[in-house]
Amino acid sequence: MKKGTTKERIVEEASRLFAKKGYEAVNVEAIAQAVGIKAPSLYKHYRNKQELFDAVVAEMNSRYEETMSAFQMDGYEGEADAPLFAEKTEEQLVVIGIQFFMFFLHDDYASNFRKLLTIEQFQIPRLAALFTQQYTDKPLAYQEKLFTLLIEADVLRECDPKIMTLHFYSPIQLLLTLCDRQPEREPEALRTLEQHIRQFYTLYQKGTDTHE
Amino acid sequence: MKKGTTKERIVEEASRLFAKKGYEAVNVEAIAQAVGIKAPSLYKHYRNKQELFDAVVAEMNSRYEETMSAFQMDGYEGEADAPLFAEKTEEQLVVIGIQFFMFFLHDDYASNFRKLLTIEQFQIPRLAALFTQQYTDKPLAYQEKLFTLLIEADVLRECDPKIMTLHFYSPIQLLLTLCDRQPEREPEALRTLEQHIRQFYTLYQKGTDTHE
DNA sequence: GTCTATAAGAAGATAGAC
DNA sequence: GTCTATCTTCTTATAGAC
Repeated sequence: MKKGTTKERIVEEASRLFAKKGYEAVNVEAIAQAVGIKAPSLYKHYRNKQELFDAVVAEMNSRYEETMSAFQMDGYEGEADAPLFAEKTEEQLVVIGIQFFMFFLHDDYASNFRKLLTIEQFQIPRLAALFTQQYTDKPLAYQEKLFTLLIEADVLRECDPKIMTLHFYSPIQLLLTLCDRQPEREPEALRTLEQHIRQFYTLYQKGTDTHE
Repeated sequence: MKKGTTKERIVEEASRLFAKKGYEAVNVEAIAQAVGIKAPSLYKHYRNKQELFDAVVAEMNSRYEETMSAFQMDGYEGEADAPLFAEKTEEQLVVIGIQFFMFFLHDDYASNFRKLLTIEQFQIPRLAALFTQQYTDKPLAYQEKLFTLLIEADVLRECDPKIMTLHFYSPIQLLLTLCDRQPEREPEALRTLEQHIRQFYTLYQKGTDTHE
């Protein structure tokens, strides 16, 4: 017996399996076996496979939101951090970018949630919306606030902060999904990530400006 | 009866279904029904479901490569186009970016191939590698050649062309996958796409340069 | 709450007539 | 090459003992 109640362990193992193989390819017996019980016992905790799947999505989303809160990426206003960035902005961006990248790549729940949404996004419209919200809209909204502050603080050049944010975030997302697919390319992705952030900063830093 | 041999029609309908629902969720009867035959008849054309799936992937990849050839994005060297870009580079980039985007978003085979690889990438290592090759490595390699020429032609600033290419391409990929998930956001994505390319050009254009 | 036994149905695949 | 009939296996889910 491992830690947690059986019901918790079921969600945990189901999360791993659904994220790896998708809803259809996972059978209830495999989940039960991973937990160490027989399939019929599982029906004492969840009425059916679909309800278990819904519980998995709810649990993953809940954990993901907690994580985002820890990263201050949910409703974060960001005013407090701006002064920190006035100096050494480039190094700060590199550190933040790599930390963000490494955490989301290697955290089990974040990784499984991302894979599950990737696999099932075209099946269930609700998951498509959830995917966009959690992996596009929210991160972009958070970063945009930060960059807007850095523009106001004259650290970054004046331009559309929404696009600036897209330029910062989308390469990170591309590299993250690359590593999800092919973990063996992580070292290369990390090097590219750092180069990306440094070149991003060079392009967007204030002072050595263009007009336009 | 629609056009094409039965065998061709089977791959065609199977492509649509596999791309929409994934391998496991599609049953052979559904494919047969879409073609207008009974399931057992299908086994006269393909030995089993897996062989049909392999044929679908092969066919999609083949068509995709033809498409890329048409876009001169496979082994394209690009020397011929560089002069065109010396003038009106920004507008050219916008037109090319939007054309590329619209084609790959709406072309049935390109769209289905992308969705299929997205759904099945974690199941079959070969598909993961194929996904990266077709939707990351190849487009980046193609664009990098073009941008390298534009740097040499003093149209774009001197910097790492690999990262410059990543900055151009990754927002396009993000917006493309966004529209795959939520087609209703296409108008917004198109506006963002154009803004992205214009801001990309502003950042990278030569002349109004920084030192670094 | 867990088990064994089992129902009920779905899905892949084959046999053989036409 | 397409059909109907059928086989076999897998899978979800339930019944009921412990």
